Amino acid sequence: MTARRAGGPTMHDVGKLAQVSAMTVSRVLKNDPGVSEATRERVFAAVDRLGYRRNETARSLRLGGSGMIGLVVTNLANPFYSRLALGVQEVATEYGFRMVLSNSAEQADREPGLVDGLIDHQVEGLIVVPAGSRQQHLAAAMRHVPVVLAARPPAGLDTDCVLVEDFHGAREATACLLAEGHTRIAFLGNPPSLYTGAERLRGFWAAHDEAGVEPDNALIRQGLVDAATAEAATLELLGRPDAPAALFCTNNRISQGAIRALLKSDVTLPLAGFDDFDLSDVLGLPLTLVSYDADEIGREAARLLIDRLGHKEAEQPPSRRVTIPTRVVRHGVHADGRPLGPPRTDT
Amino acid sequence: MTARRAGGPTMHDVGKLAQVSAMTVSRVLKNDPGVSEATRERVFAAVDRLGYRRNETARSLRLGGSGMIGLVVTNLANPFYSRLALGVQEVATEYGFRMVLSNSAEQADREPGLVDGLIDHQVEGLIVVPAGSRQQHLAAAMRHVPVVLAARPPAGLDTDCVLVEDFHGAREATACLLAEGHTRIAFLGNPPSLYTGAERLRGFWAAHDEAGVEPDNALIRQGLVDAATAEAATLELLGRPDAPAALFCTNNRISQGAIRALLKSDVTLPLAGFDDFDLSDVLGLPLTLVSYDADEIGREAARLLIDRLGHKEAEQPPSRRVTIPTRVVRHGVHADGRPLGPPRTDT
DNA sequence: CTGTTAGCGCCTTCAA
DNA sequence: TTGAAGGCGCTAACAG
Repeated sequence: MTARRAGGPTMHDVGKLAQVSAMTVSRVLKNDPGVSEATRERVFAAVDRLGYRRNETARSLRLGGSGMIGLVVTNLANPFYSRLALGVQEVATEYGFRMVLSNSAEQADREPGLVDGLIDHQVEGLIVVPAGSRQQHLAAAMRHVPVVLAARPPAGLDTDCVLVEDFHGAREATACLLAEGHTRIAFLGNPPSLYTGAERLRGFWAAHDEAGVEPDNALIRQGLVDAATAEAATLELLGRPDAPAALFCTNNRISQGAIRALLKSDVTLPLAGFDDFDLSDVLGLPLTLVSYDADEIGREAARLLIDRLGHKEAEQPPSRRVTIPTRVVRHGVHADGRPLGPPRTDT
Repeated sequence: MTARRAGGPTMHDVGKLAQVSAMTVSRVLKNDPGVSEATRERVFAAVDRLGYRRNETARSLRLGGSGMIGLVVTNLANPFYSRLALGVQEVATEYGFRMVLSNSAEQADREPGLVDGLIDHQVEGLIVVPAGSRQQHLAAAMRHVPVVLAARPPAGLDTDCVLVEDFHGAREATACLLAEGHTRIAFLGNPPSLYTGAERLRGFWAAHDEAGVEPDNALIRQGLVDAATAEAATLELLGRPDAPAALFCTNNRISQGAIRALLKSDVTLPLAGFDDFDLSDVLGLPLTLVSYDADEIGREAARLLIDRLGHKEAEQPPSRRVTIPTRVVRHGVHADGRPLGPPRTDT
């Protein structure tokens, strides 16, 4: 149709068709009041006819702000992170930002590259769920843009973060099991190098302390990374002569692995765990789950970041830490069909 | 530290520090062979010292290619779409592209705006899971960049798409139920305006035809949009005097709603459905699920798109249609504990 | 109300 | 082996 270079029509092309300068086209598209109605209409007509779209890349080069914020998560396939991403996007959109997402696929060593890539693409800020325990690359990133951490706290970094009540939630759920008289509780956890793993173990331990019960170290398994390793660990525990009477799992994937082991073994043990998941309420197992709003982690992180973007370099607020509350949800019945004690909270 | 404008140091700043021109910095960063080793080292040192990062926005303005492809999905919280997104990202990364993700949050009327926004940000191509049945905005988008559809076919558009075997999968799963002697099968489906809904109903119907069984229209429910509506529809069906003896569900959320209804009602019916989901194998229900690789849909879509990006305008291949195979997975046992017949496929 | 000039950060082309 | 000029598409700042 129209003679155009590889990139489609430009303002210049539109202007030529509407018989005005590119500058006037720019004004019209920006809703600048100082343009006559007649001109405005001609410009819009030309835009329509050419299918013209303003080049945001050139625009942001000129204006010095890309309107994009970056999000780095470890595993988008985990509903936890996809909810978090949706929360970020919700708030980002609300404030006129676009979210660019990167997934490190559980490989901590890929994270620095992803972060750099986002910075190269001129994101104005970053929200990161740190994959590993090293965070130097984030310190480097902070030289360029503000960084907000989600789900894990900064380590040697001075920046905002959004956490869940890892310690409190784990303690409360464990206390439920203890209150029912279960004293031999196995702990199935992710690597203790992860903040969440360590905190949740701490909560598990604190509940025991408060109940005056000594946890059996022989029933503690850490370093589980997915449902499969959790299933294997559970099967091994169930086969022991001193098998546990209840289970505590530190996240949704570990709970699911443990549940698979229980159901395959046809054993019904009370299970407590972090993260609620689909169909947990109808499994017919006595479950005590620490539930929280993953979307809200994303929303809060985005709010913190965007707030920071609104302040000049000089008047940045001190780093903040926001905590998302957890609540305990109880499902299912005991093996003998007797309902569990009165739920503390329910859906 | 260094005097810098809002956007951080530029090649010019690096050059000044390394006592070369910006042009030479550009050459070094591009691995251009025509630079002396001494200069190269001075430049790298300056880059390090300033924490310099090349501005990809300016670069792509000059080079005329952003290196980004856009993906539009309807609901990232559905594992189906998050897997699809991971598949897209995997292939995109492999070919040096970056994926920019937009989520329409189930609101079809937001899709055009998202598509336009991605085009404004200079994505070089788009992969779209169309939210509604109208696709004119995609025709407009195709004036700018290639568009590949995922999970739903083009309607009045000439472009590539990646589909699953909706018809075949539904027919096969339904045939399993019929082969076991269930003739009163309820159909719980999403709106028939969606391609997948219509195709899966067609497969359901075809299996009945082939088995010489007449489906009961009174047991067909369409227009279900989520687990809650599916649960309600299932409860209603179970309460009828002529209640069904088996259920067919057209997607994971509908299956989950139906399962919740069954388990709450303490009724065990054989259930067939599209999409596998977490823990389906340990629910203890007789399930016949149509499983497929959602990642692969994303990977194929990305391959088709990137292939097209590699061809000049003149030599574009004709539009292609790729189909992702399905397989039937059977789980669980009959209500009386008797195992189901020999599985046709298994995990 | 509208146009001209200049430059955002980078890279292609040409010259030294 | 290196640098200078010019321009990708857009828009502030200043004319007119």
